[in-house]
Amino acid sequence: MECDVRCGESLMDRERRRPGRPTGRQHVVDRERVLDAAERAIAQYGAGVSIEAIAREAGVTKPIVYARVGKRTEVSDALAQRLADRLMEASAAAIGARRTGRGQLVAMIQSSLETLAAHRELFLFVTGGASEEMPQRTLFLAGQSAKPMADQIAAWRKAAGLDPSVALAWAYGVVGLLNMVSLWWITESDQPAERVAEQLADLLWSGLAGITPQRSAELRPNPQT
Amino acid sequence: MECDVRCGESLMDRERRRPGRPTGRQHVVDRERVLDAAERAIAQYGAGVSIEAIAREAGVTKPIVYARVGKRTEVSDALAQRLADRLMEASAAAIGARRTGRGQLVAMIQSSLETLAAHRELFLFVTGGASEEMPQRTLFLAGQSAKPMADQIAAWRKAAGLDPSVALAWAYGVVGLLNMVSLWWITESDQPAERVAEQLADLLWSGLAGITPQRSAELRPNPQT
DNA sequence: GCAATATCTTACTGGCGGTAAGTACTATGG
DNA sequence: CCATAGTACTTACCGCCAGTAAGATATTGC
Repeated sequence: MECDVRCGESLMDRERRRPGRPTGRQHVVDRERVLDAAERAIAQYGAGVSIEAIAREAGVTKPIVYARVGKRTEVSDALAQRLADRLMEASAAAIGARRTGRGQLVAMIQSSLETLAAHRELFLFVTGGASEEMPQRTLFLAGQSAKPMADQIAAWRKAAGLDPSVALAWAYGVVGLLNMVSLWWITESDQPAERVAEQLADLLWSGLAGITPQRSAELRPNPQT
Repeated sequence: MECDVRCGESLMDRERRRPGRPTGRQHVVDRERVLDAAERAIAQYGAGVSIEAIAREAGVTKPIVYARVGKRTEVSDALAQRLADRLMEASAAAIGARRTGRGQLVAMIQSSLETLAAHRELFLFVTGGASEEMPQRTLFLAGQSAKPMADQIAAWRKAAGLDPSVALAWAYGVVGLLNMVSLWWITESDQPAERVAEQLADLLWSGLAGITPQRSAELRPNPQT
């Protein structure tokens, strides 16, 4: 039958297609596999990938992508979730042994930079998505990282006897700062991540007032790109 | 002649169309008018406006938009330039009399928030633009504000006897922070701009270390949105 | 074996960005 | 005064892609 041929083509060789009345079985290509494929396709073709390319990469056709995940923005949201998780995970691991607040901050920033650089196109796909509903989407995405961070900040502030109501604004601010600096660093800076992380930590930890000793001064100054 | 009718339709009533060999005259609808129309169309239809809608608003047809300004990204860039100018202007005006560094910072932040809120959809159009080449575009746009700011920061730091090489990273960070917080504030916060500006100034001026007296503590704490 | 049902694909629609070719009009040269 | 050259603008089109509807195919229950 010709299906043998077509199945081989479209589903690659990962276990013959299994249509027909279900026995409670999972889909041949489930949501996670589609998202995996989406990541690969994005890495390969850039942030402007077509849905069809994603489907091809998954070894299925477009409607399957819509059935498993949804429209483009929903693909983007799902991948944003993955990316946020990876950022959290990487940060947690990097912070690890660090003791001082500032040391933790540097570790967090540096791991964020490196994680985003490692998933450059994914980062661009997720942040550069689609028009029109961008406000909701960007905020939702940023909130993914910002809300946990706000809790953390509020806790610290409370423990220090300071007003915790600044937490949310600060958290969104830090997320935005990291976003933009990551974009800049990935695209046109060639300084090592550690150095940029130190610089940002100077800003975030000690502030613009700049009355505290500058740790970045310990590093050899470099011309900017 | 039927042209009388068509001219009236397409060019509205702003001075009959003037085709034919030019006598050095300007275009009937010049670049600035197209950009004005683009702003109006964006304000009306949101960040997802079609080029055709912009053309209609200008009283011309699509190719004219392409002839005067260029493709969608170029429209976006031109409007970004306008917005950046307005931000600068508003900041300069707001800073005005302020004396202290921190006071200037608060004024700058607050005026940015208010300016962006006043041009909400334009802000979203400019930042939410198009896919694929987003990196270059976002950075170009951010750089518009970040580079002058970097010069300022470098000057301040040098004057204070501190390492100025942090300037670029800091500037992009501050721009990103303002971007994100503006988006958040415009979309889902109902706190007054002044309060948010104070909070951010706390972060940027004194840093996360939080060992300096907190001015925001002087304001009555509110539940976050 | 036959019907019911889940699964995947082919094939299509609508809309938009961008462009090429055509039309209407004015000034200048003979 | 007429033809020609040259410009301003429009109509009409192409290609592309997101999203969907209808059709084909295989598997299970009875």
